[in-house]
Amino acid sequence: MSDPRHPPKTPRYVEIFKALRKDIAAGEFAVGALLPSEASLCARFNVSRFTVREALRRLQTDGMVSRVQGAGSRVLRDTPSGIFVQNYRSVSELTQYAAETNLDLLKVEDTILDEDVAARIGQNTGETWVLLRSLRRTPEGAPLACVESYVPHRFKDIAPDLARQSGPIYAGLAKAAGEAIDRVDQETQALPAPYQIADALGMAEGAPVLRILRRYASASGLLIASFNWHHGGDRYIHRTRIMLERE
Amino acid sequence: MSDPRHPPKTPRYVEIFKALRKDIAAGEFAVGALLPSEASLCARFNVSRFTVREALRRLQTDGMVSRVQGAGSRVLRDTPSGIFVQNYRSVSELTQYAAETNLDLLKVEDTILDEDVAARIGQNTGETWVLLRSLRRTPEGAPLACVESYVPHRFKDIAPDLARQSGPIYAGLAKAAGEAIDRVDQETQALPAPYQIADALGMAEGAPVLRILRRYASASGLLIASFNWHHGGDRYIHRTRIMLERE
DNA sequence: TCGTTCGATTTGTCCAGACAAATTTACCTT
DNA sequence: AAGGTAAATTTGTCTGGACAAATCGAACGA
Repeated sequence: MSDPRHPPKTPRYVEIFKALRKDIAAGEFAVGALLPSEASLCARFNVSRFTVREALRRLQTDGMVSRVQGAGSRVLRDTPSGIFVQNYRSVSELTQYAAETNLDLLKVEDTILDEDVAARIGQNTGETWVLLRSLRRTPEGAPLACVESYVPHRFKDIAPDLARQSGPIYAGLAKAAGEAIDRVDQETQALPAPYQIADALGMAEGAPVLRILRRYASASGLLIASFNWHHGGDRYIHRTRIMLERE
Repeated sequence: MSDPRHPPKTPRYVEIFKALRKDIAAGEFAVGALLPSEASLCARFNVSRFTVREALRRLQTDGMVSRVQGAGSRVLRDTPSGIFVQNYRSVSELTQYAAETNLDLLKVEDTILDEDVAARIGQNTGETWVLLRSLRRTPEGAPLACVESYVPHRFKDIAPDLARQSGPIYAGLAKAAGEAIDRVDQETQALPAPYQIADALGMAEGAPVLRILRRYASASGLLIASFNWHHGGDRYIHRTRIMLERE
């Protein structure tokens, strides 16, 4: 998207945010200790208070710093806090989420729909689809979720775009649905974790997980079905199977 | 905590945030439409751009508005977006969370520890504790979680304070632990939902849920054990059983 | 010893302005 | 009609300043 010869300039407050995060991780500012005051950080980085506060706000959002009026900013953790698990209730939400995060492509491969999945989402068993496995990150690089997307094989040539951008296909979907799509039903099952899921979540194979199937529909029929696998811990898998109706 | 004769002044940007949210909910600004530009909002509310941007930032955080440089602010939803589910990995995090949210007391009653719970958290079966059921909300009023806290009976007289403030007891705990506490272990079980949980979550009794037990310990021994019940949907129950070591 | 008062420190709120960067619109050219 | 360019619009980044509100600690007094 952005011209590699003119890499996007990172804002000053992001640099400061990263510098402070690095200092915290390195033990420069210990957990439980106070950070330097905003004023002294202004002096150290030679920026205005606005810029420092914007950086501190990010540390706070990541759960690494607590800020109390009159008392200062205290280091809570030396790594970003637990992963947020959010449920998306409309394509708009999913689009927004995609627009605000990054996606690193881990794997692209052909796959054959198994019986269970095909039956649940109304496709034919044995169809060849494309599997994209990627890692979704915040703009700051913190891992958010492992995403496995199934795309009809005819869209295979746009896979690299999907990997780099990920926004367009959701945006296209949203536009195709005229934003008039919403969840119609949801189904939860408690299952022992399949080995792929267990591996991605870093848990023992067969440990209990929940699998939630959601079907989103528009006036013209089924548009998206997504599987979310998760346990109660810190990590989370969001498996999205994307289906496009013929236009 | 705050003198009722001098109610805490709400910041201007919160008022503007609420006003805009109300307008959106009322259909004044339709989903999919553009909001007025920051400049015109400044004129309408007679405030600086900083204040308007702070209000818009909140709308964005709630998932109601998308903001794109050069293109304007667009309404994504007319209600706040899905509930966040976050896992707390230290008392500090829980304290931070408690400090940033409000708690409405729904119920206070004596209760007797059942065998299962008592065994897991290392207390005696049959002990009488106090059960507080409350609803945790964001500062803006959006429901976050249903919380059931078990408190030793000798703390019953501070229950009203717990209900209104909720911060102090967590803060006290954190201070007692010298901030040097962290999670030591976690255990997940898949269970059919007990009727109280099913009722609170609005699901069928016996539907699959996960129950996660976390034990937090300090150098001086067990301090907190918490049960989190949840399914994969939008709602979430955080049951915290609080135990205080003799000081 | 305990509680109070007061001042210093620190973050929260808010203003007015400036320029950058991205998008949209209008217009012009072909 | 199509495409490309420039201007207008809109949000992003950032400065410098001001005062308010909350906290903390030291000095003080009962």
